[in-house]
Amino acid sequence: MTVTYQALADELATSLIRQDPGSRVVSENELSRLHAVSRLTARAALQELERRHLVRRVRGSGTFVARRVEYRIAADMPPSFQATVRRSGGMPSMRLVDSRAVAPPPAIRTGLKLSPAAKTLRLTRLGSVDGLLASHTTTWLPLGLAPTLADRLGGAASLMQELTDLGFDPRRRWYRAEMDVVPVHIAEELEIEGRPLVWHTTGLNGDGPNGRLLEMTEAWMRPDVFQVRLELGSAP
Amino acid sequence: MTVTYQALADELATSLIRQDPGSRVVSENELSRLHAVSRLTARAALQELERRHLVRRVRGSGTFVARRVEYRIAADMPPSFQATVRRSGGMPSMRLVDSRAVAPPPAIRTGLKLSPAAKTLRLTRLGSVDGLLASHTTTWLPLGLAPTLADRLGGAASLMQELTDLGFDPRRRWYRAEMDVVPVHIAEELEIEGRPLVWHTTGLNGDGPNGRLLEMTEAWMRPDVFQVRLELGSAP
DNA sequence: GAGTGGTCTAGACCACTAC
DNA sequence: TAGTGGTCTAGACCACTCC
Repeated sequence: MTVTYQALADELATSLIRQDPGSRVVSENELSRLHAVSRLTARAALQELERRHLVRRVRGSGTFVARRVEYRIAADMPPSFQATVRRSGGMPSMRLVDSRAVAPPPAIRTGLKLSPAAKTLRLTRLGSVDGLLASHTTTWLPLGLAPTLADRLGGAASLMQELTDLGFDPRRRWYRAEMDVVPVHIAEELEIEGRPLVWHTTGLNGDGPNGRLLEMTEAWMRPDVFQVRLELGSAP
Repeated sequence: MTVTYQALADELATSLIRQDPGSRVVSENELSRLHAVSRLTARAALQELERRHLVRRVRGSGTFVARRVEYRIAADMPPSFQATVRRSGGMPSMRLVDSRAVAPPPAIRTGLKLSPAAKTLRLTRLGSVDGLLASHTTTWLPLGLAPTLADRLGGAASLMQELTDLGFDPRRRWYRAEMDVVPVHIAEELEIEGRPLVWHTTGLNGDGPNGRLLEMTEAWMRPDVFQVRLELGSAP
């Protein structure tokens, strides 16, 4: 039987499940030597594993077992990134990249039901899971909703936690998830090469089930980190 | 400036949007001649477009502009494949591949709340959009629920339409969507090469909001056909 | 400096499709 | 039979990371 790159990939895939997330995977050169195939064939096998989101490849560094976290989105789940990741056994962290008052894009203005002249506080944050870059989120909040919020988020604090501490009760009003080609500037910040498909979500949260609208968030999430699972209705 | 395969792909991508779905795209050989690059580089560009689901490649035949259909899944949408596709401007069709009485797998038995000894009618169907293979669905119904159903579905009839004609009012109770590596036997039936990620959905439908459970369906959907968009809550 | 993954070349054979 | 995409080889240079 001929050893194709698919067979190589399947063989590696079964051995990977016994390795710890983040641990090193055999390199292209090693693999080509071990199985007496060309480097391109060995490379094709590792790329196949990357397409299945089983490994993460870093130029100049190596190939590593992917750390995957189930990101379950359902009506009964809290609208918090950190809580959702922690529930799946991952260690989340957030870094505030930018914070400024801006005129919101039309879709955001409509979603938050703001007047045409209203401005918003826009927060840009990068999320990590177990120290690995994982998500890029942009949040718009009505300006004046929480003047002290930007200061409070300087550390690694959770936006949902801060809103709760301020006396709000954030709840999901609307949520959408799809897979889209990642925009160039997002790809750079998430250290993604090329233009692959990435999870793209948009959410609107309000104060309690019927109170005022609190914030709207757009997120791009690396699919080699998040196994997104969206559920409607109640589990059987 | 060096012409990389990414630049080639971007250039092709912008010209593709002016072409009709299903129309032929430049071949690997033509592309390599036109831009004076090796065939492997031209090939990499076309593979990049395939990863973005902009084209569909068929061995021995050629590369074609993908026919993409938005498949919106939301609480207010009817649980019907054909209705959902038609709403997005696609022409759906269904072919019954297999129909038989079987003991259901545990997850299905639990979902439909059946007794351990209960049997089900299992329908396997292949769905197409504009004549192109698009989905593989397996449906389990309590045996005896609708004795004439299998006969009625011999043609291209809609399961939801038939259930409605039989006096039922099918409604979504629960629905889950995620992306998974396609199993080998599904890949063969959907004419998918390799083991890429494919939409994987499971749904449970009942008679009206509170009536008896009607059916449970597992589906695998080609992502180069369906732009799946999942929504929770009501649109802003 | 050694090793890594990313890109590219110029060939080759294959299975398959369409005519 | 000609053309297509799928696989594979044996090289090469590059940018990058790690030590």
